[in-house]
Amino acid sequence: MALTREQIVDAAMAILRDYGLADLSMRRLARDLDVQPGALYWHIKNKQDLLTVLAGMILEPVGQAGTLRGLALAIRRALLSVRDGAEVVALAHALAPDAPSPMLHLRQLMAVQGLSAQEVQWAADALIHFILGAATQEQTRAGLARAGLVGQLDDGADAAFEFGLGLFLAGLARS
Amino acid sequence: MALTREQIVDAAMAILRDYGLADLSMRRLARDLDVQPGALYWHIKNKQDLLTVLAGMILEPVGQAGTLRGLALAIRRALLSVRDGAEVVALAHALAPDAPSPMLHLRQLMAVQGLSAQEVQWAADALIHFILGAATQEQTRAGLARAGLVGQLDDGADAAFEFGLGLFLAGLARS
DNA sequence: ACCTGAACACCGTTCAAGT
DNA sequence: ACCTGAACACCGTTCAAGT
Repeated sequence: MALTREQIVDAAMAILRDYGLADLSMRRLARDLDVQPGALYWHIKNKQDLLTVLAGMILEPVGQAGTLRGLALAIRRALLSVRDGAEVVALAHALAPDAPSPMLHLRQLMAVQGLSAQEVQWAADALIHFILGAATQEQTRAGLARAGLVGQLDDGADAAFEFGLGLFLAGLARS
Repeated sequence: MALTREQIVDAAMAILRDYGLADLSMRRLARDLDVQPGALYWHIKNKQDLLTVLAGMILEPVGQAGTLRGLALAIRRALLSVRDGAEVVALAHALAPDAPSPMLHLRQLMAVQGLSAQEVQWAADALIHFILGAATQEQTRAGLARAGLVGQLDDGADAAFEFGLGLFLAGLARS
């Protein structure tokens, strides 16, 4: 029966989960779906587009949160739940910074203090850079550990994130 | 006369400056040097190694700084001075987080407050995530603007960085 | 010691032609 | 409408063989 866009997206997510971003090529994806590479382009515009969809799916379980701290932790959890999730979301965020809804939610929660719209934007961007950077670092190290290129995967990642987040929130509270 | 490691590194930096990371392939590099691709591997281990050397060169002009704020601004300036500089340094930093000397310098300046060594490490990491994330976003947007995929390159980038850095430093001061 | 030639195992994307 | 076959223009890396 006919190939669907949903099948493609699901197969892509499966490769990401099980083998990581390096193995997620259009040709590999076509092979897994028993289809020629060109067939994919009838259903999706290009690889970048596909990655944007995956980024949205990765962030889906984030949901609402009452506090900035809670939202930041939820975003991090979502990123870490899929192999190379942080990198995929970072790519999508670079191309369309406003598309992922949790980013907008972040700005809403930020607006409580007496900040201008401009400053809210800047503060949200700063927090996102921290979250994406921290999660990317964790997953990169996990990848290196898998490849045996680096020793122990530092177990204090949760504490490191809490601390950095605390610094940021303390700075916000002072303003 | 014989190809040297220095020639390779210089040619690679020239491609990076003039055309960006996407154009910096081993084959393109070999073409520019009038040499077969395989010849490069007599002088350098692999592409990752080459990028690490370039990252070091990009950060070279940073130098010493008396204040955390000054150092952060100097690092950002160095990253922005080479096309895709932030991405190259981020790649190198992911593989060897302690190698680039400004990162160590950052930890030194951080140690002023009453933080434990562990906390200094965490705070330095958080600041680096912010710096790399902010600079990467700027350069990604510049790339998209060059490709005509996005409109005006937001001119408030300096102010945005300044604001985010201020938040972070305020958080540090409170601790 | 240093490099060429040639290969291996890949990429993303397009598009005429088929059904 | 949807897919195949085949091509275009690339990748990073290795390695026998040459000089």
